Amino acid sequence: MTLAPDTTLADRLLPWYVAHARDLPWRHADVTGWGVLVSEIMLQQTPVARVEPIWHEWMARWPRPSDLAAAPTAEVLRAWGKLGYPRRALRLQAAAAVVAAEHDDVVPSDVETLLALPGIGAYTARAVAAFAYGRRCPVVDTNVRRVVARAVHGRAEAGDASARDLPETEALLPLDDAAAARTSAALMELGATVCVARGPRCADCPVHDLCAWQHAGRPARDGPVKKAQRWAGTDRQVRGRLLDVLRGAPGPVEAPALESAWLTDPAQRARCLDSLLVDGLVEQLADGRFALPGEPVDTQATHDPSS
DNA sequence: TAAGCGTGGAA
DNA sequence: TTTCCAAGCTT
Repeated sequence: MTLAPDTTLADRLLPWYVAHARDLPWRHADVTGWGVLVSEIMLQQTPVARVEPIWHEWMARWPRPSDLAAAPTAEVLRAWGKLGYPRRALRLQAAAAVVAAEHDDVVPSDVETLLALPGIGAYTARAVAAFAYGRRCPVVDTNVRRVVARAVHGRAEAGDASARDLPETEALLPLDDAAAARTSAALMELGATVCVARGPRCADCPVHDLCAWQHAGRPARDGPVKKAQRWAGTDRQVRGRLLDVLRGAPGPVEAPALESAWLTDPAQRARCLDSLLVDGLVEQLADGRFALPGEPVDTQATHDPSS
């Protein structure tokens, strides 16, 4: 059969999304803006499978922004667990405090107000506006940039993010708000499950015949080689080790407990501990011990430097 | 603007 | 084993 000349990506994506979208808990109709915001922060650079159980715990424990705002930060960081990038948890708690104090405990629905909250950038603000409140606004993440790079530009991979991403993606959205929001979700879902970075499943793609990359014969990427990210021995690894000690401890710990977490390079350990203090992820008590922020201090005489 | 920031699963 | 990658934000 021949293709109608005015068939759009959205025409194909919407029915595909209805039939194939994953049943993710934060997509359920009864989830509040708060639930969507928590999911979006947790999902930054973090796979869905690891987020799901933690998101459920957070929603049960802190169902409103004011609940999280009132929690001891030490408990927030423990509940964050090993999701990674724990500064996200700090900023999420700070954002919750602003929402509770200035927005009547309701997550804002407009992009500008969302952007003013700590830890919320161009992607997350639009994701909340679209997915929680059905706004028509382009939602551009790594998945969407890859889908657009392939389907629209015929390139194997997206380049660096640019100011053109937003208007370019908006041009793909239907005029109707609800349909546009759903199209944004569908673009992301396609990139996450079909039009993936490695081994795209083009045979299952609903826009296969509209895809510029297909028409071009699926050319390989061209451009400069991207430098691999190292891990072993980095400050990130050391910070992770230090924080893991504090998360696992019931309360404040002595300095040697942290020193044993990284014996390779004492100077590096000291530098990383200092950076954690600066970031507000760790506190030092008056008696010299270290703790997660807001950790209740034991009043028992379990620690007496004079003895 | 580019670098820094966690973690772990899959290729 | 190593490398790549996953719904980014901040400075």
